[in-house]
Amino acid sequence: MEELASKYQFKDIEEKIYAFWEQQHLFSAQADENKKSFTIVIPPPNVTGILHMGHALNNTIQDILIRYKKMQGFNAVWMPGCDHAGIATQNVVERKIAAQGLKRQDLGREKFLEQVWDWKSSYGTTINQQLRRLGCACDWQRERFTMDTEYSNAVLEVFVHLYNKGLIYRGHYIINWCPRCQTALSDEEAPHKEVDGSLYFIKYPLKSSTKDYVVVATTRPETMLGDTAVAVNPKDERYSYLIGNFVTLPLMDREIKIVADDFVDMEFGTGAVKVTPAHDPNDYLIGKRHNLEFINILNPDGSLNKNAGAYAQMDRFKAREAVIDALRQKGLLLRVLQHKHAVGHCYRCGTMIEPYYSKQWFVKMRPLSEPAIKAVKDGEIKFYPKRWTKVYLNWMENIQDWCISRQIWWGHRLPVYYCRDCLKNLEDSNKAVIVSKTLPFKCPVCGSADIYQDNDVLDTWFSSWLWPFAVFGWPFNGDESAARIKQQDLKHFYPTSVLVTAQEIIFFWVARMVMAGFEFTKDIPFKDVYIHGTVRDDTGKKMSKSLGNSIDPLEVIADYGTDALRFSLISLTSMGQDVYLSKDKFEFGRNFANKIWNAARFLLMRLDESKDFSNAEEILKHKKLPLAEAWILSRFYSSLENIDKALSAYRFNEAANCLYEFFWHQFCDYYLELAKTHIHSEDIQFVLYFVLKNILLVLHPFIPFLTEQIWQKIAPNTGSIMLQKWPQVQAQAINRTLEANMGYVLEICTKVRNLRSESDIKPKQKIKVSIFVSNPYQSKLVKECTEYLKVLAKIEQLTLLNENAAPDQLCVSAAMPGTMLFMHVGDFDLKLEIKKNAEEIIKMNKYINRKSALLNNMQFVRNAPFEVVEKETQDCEKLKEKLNKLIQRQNELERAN
RNA sequence: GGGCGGUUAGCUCAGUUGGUUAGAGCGUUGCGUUGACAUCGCAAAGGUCGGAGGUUCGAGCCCUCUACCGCCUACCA
Repeated sequence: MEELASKYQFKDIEEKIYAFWEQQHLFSAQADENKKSFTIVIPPPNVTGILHMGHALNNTIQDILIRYKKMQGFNAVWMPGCDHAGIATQNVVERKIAAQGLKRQDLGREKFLEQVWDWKSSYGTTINQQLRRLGCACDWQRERFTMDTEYSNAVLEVFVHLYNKGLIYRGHYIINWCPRCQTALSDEEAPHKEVDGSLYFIKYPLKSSTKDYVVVATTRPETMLGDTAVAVNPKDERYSYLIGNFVTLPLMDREIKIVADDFVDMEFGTGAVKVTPAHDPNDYLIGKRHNLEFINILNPDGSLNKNAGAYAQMDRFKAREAVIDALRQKGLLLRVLQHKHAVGHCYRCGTMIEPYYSKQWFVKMRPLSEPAIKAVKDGEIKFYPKRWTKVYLNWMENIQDWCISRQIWWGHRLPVYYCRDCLKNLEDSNKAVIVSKTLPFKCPVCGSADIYQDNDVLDTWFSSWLWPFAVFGWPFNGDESAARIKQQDLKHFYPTSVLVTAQEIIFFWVARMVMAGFEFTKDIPFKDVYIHGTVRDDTGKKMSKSLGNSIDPLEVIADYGTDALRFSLISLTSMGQDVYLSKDKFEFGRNFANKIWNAARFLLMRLDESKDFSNAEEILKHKKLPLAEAWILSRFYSSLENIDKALSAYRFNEAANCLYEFFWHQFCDYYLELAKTHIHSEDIQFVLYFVLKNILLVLHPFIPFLTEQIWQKIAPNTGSIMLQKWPQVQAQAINRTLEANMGYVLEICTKVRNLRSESDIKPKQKIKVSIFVSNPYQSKLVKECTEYLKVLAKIEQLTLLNENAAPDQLCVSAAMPGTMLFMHVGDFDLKLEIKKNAEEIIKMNKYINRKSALLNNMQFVRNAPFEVVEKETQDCEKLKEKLNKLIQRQNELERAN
């Protein structure tokens, strides 16, 4: 056989194997009515994205599922693709042209978009290459992009549909405005962050008096320039006499009314609130209720506009200082308190957002949410772990309308047109709106051809929420035969099986997909939602590029190998818990991969090449196997059973740990060592081959590259490991008694080694051992164990004596109840033996006392299930026998001493 | 303010319906290697499961309260 390196060399090999898979089209699937489908759509990474640990975890999980299901015979497909990521991508390209001193406005819309597309085609899909490095079995021939013509068509279709249904509307509202990106954002895109601010108390002089004033408290004093009222609670007796009166707005010398509104909290601040309807969501509502003037004081870039009088053109934060200075000089600033409060920040650039009154497009969400709530409540869609159900429902049940228009260029432009003539002639500008998938020739109202398209584009998530069905070509316009194939695809692969994603996009994406699924396909988009944890650094901070605490998966792949990265990640991820990473944790996976490599290497050297192993399974089925062989097969199948169970419940770490335990500690540590003593026996050869082959199959979804590589060596001419069948649990091969007994033997083995270690007896030095049993009922069991021990004796350099040759031999308590293990006394120091024995007696006494107390507790005996009581009683008896033996032995030893 | 998660060996974490000598990996200590693997083997030491109370014959696992850490959510200016 060929010489293999003693260390697993993963470099270069992984890429070659991936190329082989791709060339063989092993990742692709076609609709086939005779097969059961298993579908995953990838959470489309941003085109600007580069692979980070979150992706690595997310995609490893998906890949495991896809490979597992494929081997199980499902028609499995994993749909890959990228999201155009409107704001994020635009920002990247803006930064790029800024290096040449250009702004997007300098280029104009068309030229700028050309640049974005150029950027996209040269760098945009880097992440797809990186997913290949991760081993992802994506069906790349089905790759989609949210700005593809076909996909864009779906987006427009959806907009028109919802508009016609009355679920999309345009209106003036307070929205979240990012002054840096200069666009509106949805509520989800402006997460609140706690900031240290100040609460300023400002005097607003009463119009009616030169001395009297009302004090208001605010965290954003510059907004006072746009104040159009002061509000107090109608129940607040302190202010009731002022309601309906006027104050003079300082710095602006504007008279503004004092109104009464229930919203005002009497306890907070002074109980009087300045009202800025155009720059605060609550004030907006107060403004509406009291018919106040809406004064916008901000430019889109966050500087103040001409409505701010002397402060026009000043940046908002500069203006804040200037306003405070001016107030202080006028003696109108009463005091300033430190104040922590939560402020929205742009999720793309981190800039503090401004509530901003403007005309935007919205989706009415309430009607869409109803079936989405029902589906989750009825269990049609299940979350793993369950607790996310509540989070989802809570958001869904309190859903707000969704602001979908963005004032950027990169994205799906709204299919909204305006007739200039109608805008001029009609009072209601909404009547001049034409919503159409294509540019209308003429205005349906007045027939004018003077028509222009809305400049805004749609929120990125307005395309992402269609992903699970739009990737299959929905709504099937265009070429008829192509459409038919796509329809078949959708029918076969949709609803998808499981969505694997992170917690932070439940609202952005998961919830909205459910709504879109029902609205446009009348069906759920997926059955299960698996929410994995967030990847954090070892201090608990979320890993992110901006914090500089991220570990680059590609670097880990370079240093440890992809398989190591994947296996380590998966082992660390228990259901939905966050993953704390540091680089050294990847040694775990690397060591395991190396162990697999070396075990395989050993077997490749020792398996008889002249044998035909191809039907090992059949041969073994009909054989009465020696105990150790039967044991390892039993262990294999019971492990497989647990792995299947774990995988079907999305308990990936459990599956991984099962594999690790079986492969390393059962197969390598024990079975291989036992097998070495009879390595040329036919039975053992077949068993070794069989276990290696099958464990490779089970390892494959987790450790795809290494398993493929070994597979090609041990089963040449069978094609890729990806094409093999997942092993079936053979229930008849599982023998729990056998496993338990072998467990005792292995514990006895540990005891022997322990004694050797403590008495400094070299592993190669022969010692004599006998098994002694006091309880005749146990003798059959012991006899069996002696059989095991004979195998063990070979590797442990033991000489087994007759079972009752007890006297002058060292006694050790063994795992099996009622069983004693003796070693020949000549091998040991007598004092050590006495000490050892004494320790054992103490321990035994402790156990017995505990058990006796339990059994003397009548309430236990009365209330506990019969089996439990029975078991405890037996255990106690056995312990007592053992103790007696120990005491007897101790007496003998002491006499001899 | 509301909600959620965590608190188990020196470190990082498992622990599936409560059953009675609580597990793993890393680290530590001792021993070991002329051929599968030092990215290795063998053995050992080390937790009473954040704190308090409760339910139960029995609780790391259920309930209540509490402390600390983290996350999400919210219109207190």
